[in-house]
Amino acid sequence: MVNRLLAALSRAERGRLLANCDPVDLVMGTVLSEPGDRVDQVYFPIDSFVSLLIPIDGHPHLEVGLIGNEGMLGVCLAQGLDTSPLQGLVQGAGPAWRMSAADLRRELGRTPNLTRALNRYVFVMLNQFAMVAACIRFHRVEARLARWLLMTADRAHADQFDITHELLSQMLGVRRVGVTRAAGALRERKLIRYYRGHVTILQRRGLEAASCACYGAANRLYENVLG
Amino acid sequence: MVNRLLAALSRAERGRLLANCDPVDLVMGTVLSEPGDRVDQVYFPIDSFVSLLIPIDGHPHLEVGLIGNEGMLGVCLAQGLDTSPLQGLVQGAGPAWRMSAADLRRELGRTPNLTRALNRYVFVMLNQFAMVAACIRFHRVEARLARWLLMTADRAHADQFDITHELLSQMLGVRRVGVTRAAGALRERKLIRYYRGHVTILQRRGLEAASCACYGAANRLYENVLG
DNA sequence: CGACGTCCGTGCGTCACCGTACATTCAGGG
DNA sequence: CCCTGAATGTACGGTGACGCACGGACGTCG
Repeated sequence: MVNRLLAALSRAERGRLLANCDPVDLVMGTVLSEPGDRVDQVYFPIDSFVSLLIPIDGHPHLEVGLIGNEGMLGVCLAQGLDTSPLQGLVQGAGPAWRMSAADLRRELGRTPNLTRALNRYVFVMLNQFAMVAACIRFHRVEARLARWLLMTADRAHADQFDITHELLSQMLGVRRVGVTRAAGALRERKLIRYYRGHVTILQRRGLEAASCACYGAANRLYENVLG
Repeated sequence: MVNRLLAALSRAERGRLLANCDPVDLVMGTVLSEPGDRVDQVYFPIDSFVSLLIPIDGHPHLEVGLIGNEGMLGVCLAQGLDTSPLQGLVQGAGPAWRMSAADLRRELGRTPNLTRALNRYVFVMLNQFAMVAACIRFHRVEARLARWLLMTADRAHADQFDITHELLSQMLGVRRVGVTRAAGALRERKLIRYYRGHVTILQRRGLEAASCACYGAANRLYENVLG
């Protein structure tokens, strides 16, 4: 499995880009970009994934996006900006390609297909963000939790992964206790299992039914625009 | 006052673009783009402004963005897509420039500065959306209402404009009664006045104090990136 | 001038989630 | 083997917003 943004390029283009990339292993919990800091590196996740968090008042950060092998961390560079108000936090450990900001800028100049792919990806993020806003507003914690677990499993390419209630509560913008309640309800229904920071999805279908329509909507958006 | 995206271009570039534009008067309540429909026209508001709404379940649409003379409706075209899942609704009547999708695509090809400006504008929207998500989640109705009134007044270039509680409730994603309560509180404090669909801002400073920090944050973002 | 529709105000019971506090269970290290 | 800290579970009062219903004020139009 490779990064799908890169996979969309021609063999020659991809080769040239990868020649400028370093293979890195992202470590869970690492902060790859801090709000307001210069973006010096971009990352193309392969089997890893990264949360986009927005700081808000005193609250721990709220997740507004998730970047897996369908995307890239650092799109602001493609838009001509070298800082972003969002934080990039490694949620799933694993391999990724890393490229310097300078290299990316140079390659953007001579690889129209890369620009095109990133533009389409930004479109997806834009609409994803809008959807997340509505989802956060109208959907119950349990449904949002189910969606988060599904989207994360998709990006981890596995039906189990590491995440604590505490971290989940920050992602979803609710209390830790709220996550415990919701997760307990999903476990009661035999949809998931978890134990001390490790979650396993038992019934994908059931979990999809328990999640809000945003999960399907997001997937359709990805397929239509990037597929 | 002219559209600021166009104002950022050189005189020659702007002239060429405007030659392809029609001056139109946007009428309050008009739906300029429906989710999923082809985007045939883009709009550069001058004294008008347009709400970006996202449909969500059965609920009336929720506002995720506001486009005034600092932006353009139809950015998806600049990203290579010809449809968008968002609805564009005229919130403030007034003049705007209209351009056909085909013309825009052609001009994008030969006006790098336009592409640059739109890319930066998309960056602003992206972060605006993220902020809105957090704002909707964490801030009280009264503060969000104050922010909405301020941002709208800015885009209307006036301290009064037409809006009913009913419409506001849809923008903010709350009950009509919730708006009545919040607006009543602001009126009690002599910050605003309203009567049958017409709102007047009495004390700008006080309203800013009553609004959430998102108002200031949004303005700073605009200034830093587009200013 | 009467009828109707729009717009705004109020009241009431309900509910999801909040803030806080405390208990329990388990893993790993000294 | 105990101690500590992380992870999870439970309890309780508080609250902001919800859904619904109703009432009143005002403008418009026949």
